[in-house]
Amino acid sequence: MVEDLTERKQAILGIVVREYIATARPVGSDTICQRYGLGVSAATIRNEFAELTEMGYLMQPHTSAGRVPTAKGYRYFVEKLMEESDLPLSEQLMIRHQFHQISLDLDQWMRLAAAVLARTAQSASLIAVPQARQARFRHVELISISELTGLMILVLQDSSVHQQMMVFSKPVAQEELSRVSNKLNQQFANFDAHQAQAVVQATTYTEQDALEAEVSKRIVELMQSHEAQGTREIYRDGLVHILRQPEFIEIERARQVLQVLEQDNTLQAILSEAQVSNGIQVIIGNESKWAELRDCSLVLSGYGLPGEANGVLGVLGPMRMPYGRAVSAVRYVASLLNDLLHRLYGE
Amino acid sequence: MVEDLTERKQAILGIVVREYIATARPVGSDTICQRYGLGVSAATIRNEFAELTEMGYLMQPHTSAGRVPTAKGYRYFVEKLMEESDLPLSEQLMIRHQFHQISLDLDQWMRLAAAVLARTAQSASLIAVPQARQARFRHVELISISELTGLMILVLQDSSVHQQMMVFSKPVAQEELSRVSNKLNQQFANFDAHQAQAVVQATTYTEQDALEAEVSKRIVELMQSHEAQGTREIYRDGLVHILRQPEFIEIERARQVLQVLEQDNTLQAILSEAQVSNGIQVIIGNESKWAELRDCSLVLSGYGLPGEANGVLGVLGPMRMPYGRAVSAVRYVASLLNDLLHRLYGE
DNA sequence: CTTTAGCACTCATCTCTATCGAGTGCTAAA
DNA sequence: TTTAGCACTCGATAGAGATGAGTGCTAAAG
Repeated sequence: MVEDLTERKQAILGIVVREYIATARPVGSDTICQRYGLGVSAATIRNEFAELTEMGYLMQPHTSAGRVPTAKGYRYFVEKLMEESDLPLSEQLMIRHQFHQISLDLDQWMRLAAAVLARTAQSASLIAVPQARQARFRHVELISISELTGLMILVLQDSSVHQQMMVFSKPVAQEELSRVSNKLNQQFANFDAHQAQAVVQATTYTEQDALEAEVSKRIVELMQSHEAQGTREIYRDGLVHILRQPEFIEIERARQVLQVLEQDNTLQAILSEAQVSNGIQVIIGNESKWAELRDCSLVLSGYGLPGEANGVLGVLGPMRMPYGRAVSAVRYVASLLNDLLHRLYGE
Repeated sequence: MVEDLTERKQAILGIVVREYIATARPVGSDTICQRYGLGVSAATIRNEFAELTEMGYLMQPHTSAGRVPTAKGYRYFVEKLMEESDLPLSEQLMIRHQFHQISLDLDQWMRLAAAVLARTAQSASLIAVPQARQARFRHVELISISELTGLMILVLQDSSVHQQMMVFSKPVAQEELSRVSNKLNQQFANFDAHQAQAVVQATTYTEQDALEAEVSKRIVELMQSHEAQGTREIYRDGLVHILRQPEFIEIERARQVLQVLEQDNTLQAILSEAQVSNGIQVIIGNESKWAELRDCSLVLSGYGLPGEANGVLGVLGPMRMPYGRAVSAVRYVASLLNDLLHRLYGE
């Protein structure tokens, strides 16, 4: 997919991309000549421009403007030209320090990670919590709230905690709740959603077992919905950065993007489509199948415990995104979360 | 604070406010004459304009433009002129129906409520979860994740569920965890943060009790932080509506507001300042002490179980907000949540 | 004292025009 | 293949009217 370009074309394309990312205005042949001595004249650059435009790497907004990279141009840049550096060590340390200052709470980690990512990449950040592909029962707890209501807390193997209120048809005491939860804890131990469902279907509940039946049903439902796409919680931050980008001065575009960012389900679909199994994935403009993101780029990475609980995180910004920095930021935060998760859940 | 105005001044002010809210453009004397027959000429209206301007209810953007309500004008409108209607019954039913379709889960309720509020009031919505002023212990559960890690789940009297990971310095079995949690459940039963802390301070833990000591400490910490302001989770929705408002075509303003809306802690401060104990509170423009919201209005309402768990919800939009509709929407959603919460937690 | 017609005045907005200049594409020579 | 030269394009910027909505004031009428 990525052809070969002559050395000089590469150099020129690289300059255009970098310059455009930095200044947000079309890059002219003179600019390149003066600011970057390439040893050739502006006319030569223009000839190259013409060819690069022909080949689809560059485009010009109007007949008499400089050149701007196309999605294909950015793609070539990301693939071949971009120098990938790590985040500066000082920054790494600062971030790591922040993580060690907060308590061992997944929710807090996610918030912090989203904030850090947004700040570091100066764009909107997205994080989908790591989640096992298969739900596996670990523990259930029933807590009496009032005579007629109770709280069910379900913990799955991936340490996700699910809670749900229950309304009873007749008064139920805490002892009864404890009895049922104890029983179910043994019955469902380590079961996946299928197994649990099988048990429920195989059991004939008498009228006395109404509570047990209800709780079992709820557990199976929760496990199934946990396995379904579209239920992962998503953390976001840095939406304001979007509005700072000159490509979004026309409010209408900004609104489109913000709309996507605000809607949980679209975002879930986008993130779960990402093929982030191995390392970082960059999605540039129209490469995405979502029309609303035609002007945007995504830098995504998977993280979590391979095979056990996979999460996705990344940043979203205009196509004119500082890819180098974004990639380093995303990679660092992903590896940091990997560390933290491993320390907690890994053996 | 709210003076009396002559009938005619009231009528004129009302027209200006309504017309400006509807059209977003300054209202001229002719417009009023033609569109609303008041039986007087434009010149008379102009005289009244002049006085209303003098009194601070109206202002003009430029010397030769129509009039626009000031914050004081809106205030008068909200206080005296606005006809408060309930939400149309069909809408009420639709909303209620949506709530009954989802499961009994506070998180889901909050999400839905935020979505409904945003859609109904066509503006950004905010919801702070109901939370007891005093944390009161209800239940703790310790679940082994691996040999060296565990999950602590703490349930408080207001049914809030808090989780935290724990890392042990030496392997701990589930039996030991259960033993400790059982003990603490008895020891802390119904205690508030102070009492729990007192117990912890009064106890001398031997080396064998390291786990118990650690867990107790964590519980006290969690309870204290639960009582502190600034830890309430906030649900938001409809941020895009902000960008639809003509007052925010200049991106810079939109960014300021979005910044506030995105930052949890500022928002928490704003919401917790609101005096929403009894009914609806409308904060108009500069009445708010937050400079960033000088151009915005808030319509807030308290909800929850009085004295037990108080939440705040409301909408945020430009000063030029359809107050009538916003108030009805906020009031309806608040009462709906009250119903739901009562049914669950009330006796 | 209040209302109103009349009128001059203000000022944002729109349109038209001219100018500017960055940047191009092409041609012909090196 | 490279480069100097040059005409050309076209967006951006600025100024000049023209427009018109809306005002404030005055003086007369009710």
